[in-house]
Amino acid sequence: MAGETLPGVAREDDSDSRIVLHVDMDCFYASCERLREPELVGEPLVVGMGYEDGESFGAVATASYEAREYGVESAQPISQALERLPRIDAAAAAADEPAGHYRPVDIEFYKSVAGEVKEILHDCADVVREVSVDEAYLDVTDSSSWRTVDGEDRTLAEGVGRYLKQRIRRDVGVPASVGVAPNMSAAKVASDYDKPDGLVVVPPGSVRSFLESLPVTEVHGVGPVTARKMGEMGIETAGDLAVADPAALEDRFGSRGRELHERARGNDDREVTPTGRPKSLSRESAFADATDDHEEKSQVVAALAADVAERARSRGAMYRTIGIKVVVPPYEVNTRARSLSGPVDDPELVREVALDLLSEFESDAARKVGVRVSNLSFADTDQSRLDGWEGADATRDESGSTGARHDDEVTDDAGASRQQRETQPSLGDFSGDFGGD
DNA sequence: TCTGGGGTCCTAGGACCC
DNA sequence: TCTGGGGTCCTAGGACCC
Repeated sequence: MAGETLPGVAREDDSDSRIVLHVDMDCFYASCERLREPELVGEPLVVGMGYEDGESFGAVATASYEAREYGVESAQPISQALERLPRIDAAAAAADEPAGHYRPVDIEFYKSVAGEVKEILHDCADVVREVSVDEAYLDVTDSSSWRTVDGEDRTLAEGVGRYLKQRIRRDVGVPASVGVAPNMSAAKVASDYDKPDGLVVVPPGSVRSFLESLPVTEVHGVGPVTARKMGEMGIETAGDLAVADPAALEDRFGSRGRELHERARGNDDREVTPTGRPKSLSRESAFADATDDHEEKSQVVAALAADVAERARSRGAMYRTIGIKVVVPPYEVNTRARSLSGPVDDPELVREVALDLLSEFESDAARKVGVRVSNLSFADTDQSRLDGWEGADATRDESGSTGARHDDEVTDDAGASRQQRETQPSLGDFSGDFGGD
């Protein structure tokens, strides 16, 4: 079905419809590894995060299609992947037993490859929204059309998708799947429909019939929990969802219910907006074995805090909220956060607040801990003025959460948006309210 | 599928304000 | 004091995505 425009009636009013492309790089990490190690082409290949050469810890980030044949799946522990697909070595090669290649994630390299892809995307569309390192939406409504090429069945929109794929393949050397549709949600499903190396075009008017027979889990936004609940309601396919009672859906799922219903009917009016600034930055790390050693937890949290703070600084981000995450066995996710009275860039404060928040879990076992900064503001662009936080400083401070009402100095920190280094609050400014002991 | 890491958005309750 | 209603901010958790 690759390269086909699905049957649909190209009508006059199609000119109203948007043209949205979803570009999805096929097992991108594996493709990147093959770029610099061409011998891996055609071989079962597993890229593991938290994995190191020769070890068995970590999890599967990407498995090549050849590796998936053996039951290796994304997010699987490497140890389990190794059971299904042993690591290739001389012995296995000699015995001609099935075996796979294992490589650790090298995200910096993948980002550099993704950068080349991005250039092509921006070259082909005015509006590009990068969703992740290997995925993006494009809106080409203004530069293309749902009209068919003279004398052929193909639409001009299909031509854009085809061109994009070819250029990525030719100039960067990695495969991509592309979906073309009148909205984001349908384009996403379309790109997924014929992986790898697919091109699926769903013209206006045929979205609903395209989705109809697909399992409801294919609808973007329906995860395992929602799918199970929908199953209880007798909803198994996108078609079922499309004809379900929207009031009942809203009852059960809130506003999301109505939205998913619309998507299943082929409607999704979300604009493709350009990639914006991040809303939060975080780092987390799992222990090989859950630990209740407070010292050990503290050390990891301190290291993560330093990391997050450094990343924030390198991206020009100041933060007003500092938080931690503690995952207690078997899998209980706890989060704690504390907001400051104004944005700061202060690694030491991140560390102190994170450790202070962690103290609540002093005696708990943890399998994973994390540190996050949020409520970000970016000082180095005119965006700050648009956001209005410069002028809003004074009022923000009045309602600041620290309650340090008699301490004139404390309310000073928000005004420091630009010369923040000098006037950051120290933990002492906040500890009075949050139990510094 | 007992689970890695980095994100987003939504909801709900409480505090606080007017 | 026992009493409105509306709004915003904060925190915590849940679901989802890649």
